[in-house]
Amino acid sequence: MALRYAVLGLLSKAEMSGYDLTQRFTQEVSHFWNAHHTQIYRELQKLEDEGLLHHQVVEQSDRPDKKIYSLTDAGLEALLTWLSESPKPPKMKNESLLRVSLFHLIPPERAIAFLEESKRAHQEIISLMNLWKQEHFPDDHPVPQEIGEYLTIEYGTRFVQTWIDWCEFAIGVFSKLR
Amino acid sequence: MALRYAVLGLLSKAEMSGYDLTQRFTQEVSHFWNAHHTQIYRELQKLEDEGLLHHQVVEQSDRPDKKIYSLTDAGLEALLTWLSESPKPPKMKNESLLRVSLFHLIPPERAIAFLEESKRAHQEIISLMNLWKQEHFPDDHPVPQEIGEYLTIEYGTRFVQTWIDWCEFAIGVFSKLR
DNA sequence: GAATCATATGTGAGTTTGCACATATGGACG
DNA sequence: CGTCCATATGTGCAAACTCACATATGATTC
Repeated sequence: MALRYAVLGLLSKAEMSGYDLTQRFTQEVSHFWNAHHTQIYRELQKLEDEGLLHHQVVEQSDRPDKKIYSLTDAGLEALLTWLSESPKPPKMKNESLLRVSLFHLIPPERAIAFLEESKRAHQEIISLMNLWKQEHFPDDHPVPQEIGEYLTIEYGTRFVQTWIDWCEFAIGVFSKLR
Repeated sequence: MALRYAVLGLLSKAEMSGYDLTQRFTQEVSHFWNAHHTQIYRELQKLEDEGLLHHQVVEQSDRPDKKIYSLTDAGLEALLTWLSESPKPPKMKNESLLRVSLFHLIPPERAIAFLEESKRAHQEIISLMNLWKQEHFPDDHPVPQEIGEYLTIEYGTRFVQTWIDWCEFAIGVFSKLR
């Protein structure tokens, strides 16, 4: 039920195509939401059927034509209504932690290797996030219209850094066991 | 596809009923996985059909009878195989951050109220987690068999604390705007 | 000239998940 | 005696999601 509001939310900032939305979901927005492109196209169809969106076809010469979607008044209203509701408690699904919870089943060396690899991967992610931050907020100071992006990317980096720090902690715990 | 391994994982530590599993999912395991009880009962059925589990009915006089599930050899093998595979990158779904990304649409007072409430709720959660920690690891030192639980609860508290700290940061940003 | 890539939009089929509802036992509480 | 609570296990249906596959355009690359 929340994907629709992620879509409406992105479209409230700028009208765009399903392809553009897919890019956003795999890039800027990926640290708090994700969706497969097939799901996005179906959701756009549904939202248009409900009158929350409409689209216009843009013909392109060098690329395939595209459909640019934008919010209707009803769409903006639905988004604002949802924003005023209280959020449900989040439902965690962390496959890495699920594996960690079973680390008593494998030798410490394997556990350490897993953690080292995870740490390395997240260090790469945080580098990319920091680059994005510097590009978009070079003065570390958002304009009011971009405050949401500023705060969510800030949370994103803190979240990843917490994981990296915890990996080091966990590696330390296993190292003492060996 | 990962719920099955969460179930097999819990059963690898101790045999138990679907009801017991449901309790675990809403308590100890809730900081990294969740599942509705209807989903658990269906998964148990499926895993048994595949020969990864079997059960025995335990008759009780003061309560309804129950089915105690335990791993078969094939079940343990499947779990170990999965543990040796590399994890897929996590797919984030954070409804609170989705709302935050749209905070330019609401007045700063409402944004601050949202963040204050979220912070308060997470402070309650972290209190409960710390109590649990003190009960299970009073010396802050796990036995090898419990290292997974020790590390995951440690991550859980760090994760929640990161959210609380970020809430304070975000409240500060909005306060300057007002 | 062929193969590949980025752009662009989808369908069909299956799996996973969530929600409402159903059923049953025995203890506790008023 | 009735109601509620914790225990215990499910079904039916709908929504959300994933994966494989399908199609088309024009630019780039070999």
